[in-house]
Amino acid sequence: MSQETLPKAYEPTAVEQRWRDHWEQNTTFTPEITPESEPYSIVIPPPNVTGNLHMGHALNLTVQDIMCRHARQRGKTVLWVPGMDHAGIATQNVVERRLAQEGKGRHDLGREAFIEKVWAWKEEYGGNIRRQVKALGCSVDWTRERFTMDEGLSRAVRKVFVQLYKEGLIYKGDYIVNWCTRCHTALADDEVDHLPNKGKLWHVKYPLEDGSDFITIATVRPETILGDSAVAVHPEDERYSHLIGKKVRLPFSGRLVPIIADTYVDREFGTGALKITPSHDYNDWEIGKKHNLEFIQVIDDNGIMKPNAGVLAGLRKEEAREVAAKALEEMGLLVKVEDYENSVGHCYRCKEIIEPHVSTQWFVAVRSLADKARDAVPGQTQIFPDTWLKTYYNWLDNIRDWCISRQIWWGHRIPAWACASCGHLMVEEQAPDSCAKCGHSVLKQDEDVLDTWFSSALWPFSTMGWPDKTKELETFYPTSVLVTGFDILFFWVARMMMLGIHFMGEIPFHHVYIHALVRDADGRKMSKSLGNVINPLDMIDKYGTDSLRFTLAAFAAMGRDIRLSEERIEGYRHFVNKIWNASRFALMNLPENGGELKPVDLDNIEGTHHQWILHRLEEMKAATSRSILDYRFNDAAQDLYKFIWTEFCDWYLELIKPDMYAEADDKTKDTARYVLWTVLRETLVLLHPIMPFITAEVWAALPGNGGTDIAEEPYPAPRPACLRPEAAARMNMIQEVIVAVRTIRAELNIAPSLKLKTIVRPLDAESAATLEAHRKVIEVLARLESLTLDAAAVAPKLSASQVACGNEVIVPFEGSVNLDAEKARLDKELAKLYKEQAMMEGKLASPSYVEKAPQHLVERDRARVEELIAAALKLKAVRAKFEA
RNA sequence: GGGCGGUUAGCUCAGUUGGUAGAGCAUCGGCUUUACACGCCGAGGGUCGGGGGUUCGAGCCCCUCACCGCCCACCA
Repeated sequence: MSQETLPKAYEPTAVEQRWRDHWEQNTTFTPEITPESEPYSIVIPPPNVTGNLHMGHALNLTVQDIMCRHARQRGKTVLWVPGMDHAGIATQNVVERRLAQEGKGRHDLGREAFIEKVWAWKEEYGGNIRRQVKALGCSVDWTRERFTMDEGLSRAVRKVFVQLYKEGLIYKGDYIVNWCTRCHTALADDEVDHLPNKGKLWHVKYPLEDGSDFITIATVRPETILGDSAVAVHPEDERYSHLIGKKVRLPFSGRLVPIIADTYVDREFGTGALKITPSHDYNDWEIGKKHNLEFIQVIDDNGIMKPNAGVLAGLRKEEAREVAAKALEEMGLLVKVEDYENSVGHCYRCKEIIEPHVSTQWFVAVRSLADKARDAVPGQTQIFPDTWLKTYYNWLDNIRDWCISRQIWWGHRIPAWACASCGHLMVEEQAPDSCAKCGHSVLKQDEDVLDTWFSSALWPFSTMGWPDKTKELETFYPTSVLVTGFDILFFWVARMMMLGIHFMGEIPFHHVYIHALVRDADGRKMSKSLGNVINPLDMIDKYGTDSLRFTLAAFAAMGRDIRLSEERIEGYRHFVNKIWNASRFALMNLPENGGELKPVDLDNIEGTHHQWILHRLEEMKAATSRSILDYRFNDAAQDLYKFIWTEFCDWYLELIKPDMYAEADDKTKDTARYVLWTVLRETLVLLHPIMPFITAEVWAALPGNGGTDIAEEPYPAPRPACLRPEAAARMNMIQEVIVAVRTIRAELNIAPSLKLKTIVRPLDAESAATLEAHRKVIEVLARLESLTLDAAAVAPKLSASQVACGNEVIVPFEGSVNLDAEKARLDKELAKLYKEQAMMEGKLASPSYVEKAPQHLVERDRARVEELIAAALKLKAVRAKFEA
């Protein structure tokens, strides 16, 4: 490719698509496992088949891709497993909603037909997610794509279930669970969102059995009165102590229930008397168990009052509440009503209010698993940033048994069969032919399916072929790092730890990197209802994938949320374009197809500008890799930005332009070309993990790369001899001299087109030599007509001055320059010097500082004061001439 | 109630073992300097939320207060 074919502005769309196709067709990211392989592996947090990728995914995937691409550069054999999650309730809801539009429900279809519908839906929309992962440029191994419901993973799920059951770690039991009356299923504690709710607190009189008195309870749920089994008071509450043991008559039914004492009751709250409804409240359930109370359900699994609810029977629970309240008022039992705000659980999927509901469910006894998952951190698994450690511990310490059964259809069906004849329960990986106890052949499989997170918990090893002993497992388990947002630390990470340790005998990942949440520009969570969602695909269309990825990397500071706005992404598109144009410049100056590029000895190169940029390149090589390995993506991105734009483009490319002039000799040209080629080439490799596309495109266009793919290029080896801080110091001096002239020009309003005659009085012989050696470059970049280097040169009376690293830069005036402007400029400059000098001297005047501070710092400060004094003297001399 | 994070230039944010503050964007001034106006050159702008402490020295460490945000638990 030659420069003619590189357009002036970078156009990402076509370029990116070419590389996506290239990498996929060449299976570039399918690892080759050899005995020498040093493995690096990541399993993708599987996106839900229901969704579209949002910015959180884009960040998550970008981070993983940076890690994987960099690991390949370091010579690792990298496996990044892609895949998707069947997302039980979420997916079922989506499909049900679609059916509802046709006026049908899932029961109209029946279980099998419904599941077929869901599979069809998955085929249609799973492809959508896959396209988006591809759009982001993720270097996953598509030949190993997995789905939580595919055959292999389902086998792993059954095996795990059966083994845990046989170990006594899975059991079936009655429990009060979070019930969604809309989704018709139990939910785990962490699938419930607690949201503030404005309700009322009703104070209701319960008459004593003998009618002699009342006890007044406070409740937010009068509709459950018919399910009450007791009234509880605090044992030390003297207001009620005389009533303990007596019975009260419930409103509506007149049923008698006892007044019991329990320290759970808060004397300060309400009336200090609490009605106990064991079947419809989590705490009441505990109290009911403890006191052996009656368990009476008055609300069914649809949220409708049951026939035993008397006058309320058949009403929805919300209606029943109003009706009950009104009836109580009419009966004269209502003492008062207060407005009251509490928090109420909502289904995390459908937002319906959760109803505490007693039912038979399957549970995992997690205590022993949780302890091991706790102990493995941070010894075997490290969490980054470690601020999440406490949260992780806290959750595991307070964990309750995990309810894993869900009363839906889409998911892994529980591998348990009951004998139709004797009721014997069999938990097996495959359906048994007959009852193991009575031999009867009619068996009925449990209707429930497993919590989605059950299969997700196996993901790190199930995706690698477990329970078979595969070479993937042998090579790539444990995985290197898990990259995720903190929102699923518990749902997912902790459970992978528990089951990974239990079944593999080893932690599932060495590192957990928890990245930020992506928010909108105002710090709000992105959500459809707020309408503030920035769609990654839209951004990719408008600004290119590299811009988006670089933006996410640049803002991915550890432990902090990202406030994303479109302007940022647009801003970094400028950077992509800058790289593009710098590359165009390079290609214009490099030979077309490699043949004529003459290697030079970089370790012994001449020319401060070359030495300097090679020195900086060495520093960047060390820093970039370090930053990526430490999950400091913002540092990596920002260092590269500054290096490429400010140092490479603004300075180095300008510095070598004179070397490329027609009149320059061949050696000068060859040297500049070779260094230019080297720096650009290696910088592209450093940048590649963050910006895979443009780096691949430019790499392919550069001479000498002979059809290689940058995605397979190793990280550039260090060149220790090129680390030359003294060259960097010399370069800094040259830059300061150039900037001094530019500043004088700008502040005195001298036209850029006017070439200046400039005198520099060098600080010493060494400085003089350095400046002399780079005379040409100074003349070009400072736009000079002539440069006089002479310590003894006499400054014309009318001239502007600036001190640059001790060198006095003198620009003689033309008549038109405003004297006052230069006086003001000098005064400003002097003030700056005096201020710093005063500060330094103050510091040095303190005996304790001179005694206690490290010597090198004291020396440095003393030297600095000398410099400041010398510089101020020079400027003062110039200033004095204006007054004469 | 328990825990965590934040408060630094107009805005959004960096600041890696304590050495006297940086970037991008925005602002102002200048520029057809043959890679790039998605550009170049230059400039202005901060008592690092308040108070106290440790230290020769604090944006950074300790205490405290204020405000903002998040997580967990509870909520009759």
